[in-house]
Amino acid sequence: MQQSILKNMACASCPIKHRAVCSRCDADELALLESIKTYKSFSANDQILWRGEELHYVASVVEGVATLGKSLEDGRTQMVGLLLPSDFIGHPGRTHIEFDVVAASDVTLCCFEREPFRKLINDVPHLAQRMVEIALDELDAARDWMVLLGRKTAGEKIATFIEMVTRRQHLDRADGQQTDLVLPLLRSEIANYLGLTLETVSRQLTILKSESVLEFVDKRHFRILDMARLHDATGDDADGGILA
Amino acid sequence: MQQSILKNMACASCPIKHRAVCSRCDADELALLESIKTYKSFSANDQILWRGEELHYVASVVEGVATLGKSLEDGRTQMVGLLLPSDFIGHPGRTHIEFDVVAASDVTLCCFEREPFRKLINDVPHLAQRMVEIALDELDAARDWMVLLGRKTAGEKIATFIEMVTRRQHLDRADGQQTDLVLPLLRSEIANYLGLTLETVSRQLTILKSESVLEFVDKRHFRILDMARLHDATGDDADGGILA
DNA sequence: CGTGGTATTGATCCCGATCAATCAGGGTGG
DNA sequence: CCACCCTGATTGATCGGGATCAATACCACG
Repeated sequence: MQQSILKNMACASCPIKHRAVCSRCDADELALLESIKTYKSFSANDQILWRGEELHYVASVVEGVATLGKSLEDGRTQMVGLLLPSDFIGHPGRTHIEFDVVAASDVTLCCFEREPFRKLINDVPHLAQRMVEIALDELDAARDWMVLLGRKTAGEKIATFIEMVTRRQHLDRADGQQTDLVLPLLRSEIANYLGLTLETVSRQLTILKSESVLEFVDKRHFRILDMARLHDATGDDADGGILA
Repeated sequence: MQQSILKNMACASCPIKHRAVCSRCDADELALLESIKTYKSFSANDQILWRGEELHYVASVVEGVATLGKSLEDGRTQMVGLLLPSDFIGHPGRTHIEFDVVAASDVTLCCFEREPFRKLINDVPHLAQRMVEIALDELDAARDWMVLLGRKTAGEKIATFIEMVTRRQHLDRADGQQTDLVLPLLRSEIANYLGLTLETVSRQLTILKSESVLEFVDKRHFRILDMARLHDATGDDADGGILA
């Protein structure tokens, strides 16, 4: 794991301060958090945490994309979460991590020592409140993904994934400007996320291209040509995704 | 929905007081909770909440089994949670529920008015702490289930389900006494939980019987004959389930 | 150029879905 | 008591979507 520790950035200039676990905290509370925080950065494909490893830190993703996965005895793997900026990693009350965490791109984390962080949750209501929200939001997202994994066809899975990527990238840029969208994952990683094989992912993307729902400028960059037909292909009902 | 409101039971004699959302609260804090709590009971097959419905209450399951599910436009459904005594229902910060909640047996809920409960989370650290734990535990469980839905074979899914039912029923009886175990769900509901059809569930159970891994005394009651072979059939590695 | 990692496309296979028939148990009413 | 039906479970026959195995294309490196 090639990990480097950065000089601490001030919370005031943090790019995720509005959505991260600390977003409700006032200046005094932030000061408490700053005393137990460290930035760590990882290169693409670094393993950030191994399943079963002792957990000294919990963290927020500041920049980059990481994946949360689990594997069966014989090597089959399933991704169970895609960690984007402001997402939270770890379980303050657990001494060991249950999942593998891997950097899908270069990643910067804001890490808090686990044990002091656990105590802060008890003492700082603003932290506990936000933590509850984050955990419950993640839980709803995980449950939506269970519907996808258990019941959707390959075509619906891909359409749902593309729609999700599109939505999250639109949220990020406040100006709503239309630029090319980027797939944050390789075909094999998308397959892993969707419970498919990479061949099936490739075939389904080809179908969406041939139906002029989207087009690729290269392997990783694409544009949506027909948002309505994309949504129809997800299998969700009209307002299902928007409420989520 | 045939729902009846019971006279309030005292928290002191509550069967789930050690694991429910209130388990960390002291007497004063319980008094606050009691002022916003009501018991409601439902008969088997009652719909407790409809997806999209306005959410006036959050609740703990006191007795019985409920299911949490979601369905796609064309009627396919996927169960995304099995709610057993002490499990929590609802999202204090959301005005609407995302899922269908159905009573799988006769069910008693301990309901808290949502808005006052949300405020209590901010004021009562013991409540927020426990809420964080419950949400994160549920999240881990949901992620384990994603592995099952995405990657396990039908045989592994059934074995995992049986193992889970067995474990949870052993936890309940502290004496560890060996009596017949009971399937909390119909074949069709098991199928819905596992992302299978009821025919496949039936066939896989027949296989486990023919291999003398378990035996049925009637359609709902069974005994494990070979716990080790059952676990081997789950596809999990040796200690995966025990840590969880 | 060649080489290694990634993606596409093709051919075939198999697990689980689907369609369908039968069975088992348990009320209910004659 | 039996005939009837109703719901849930089992078992059988067939089908098809996606996995698997395999070949080829692409492209950024040296």
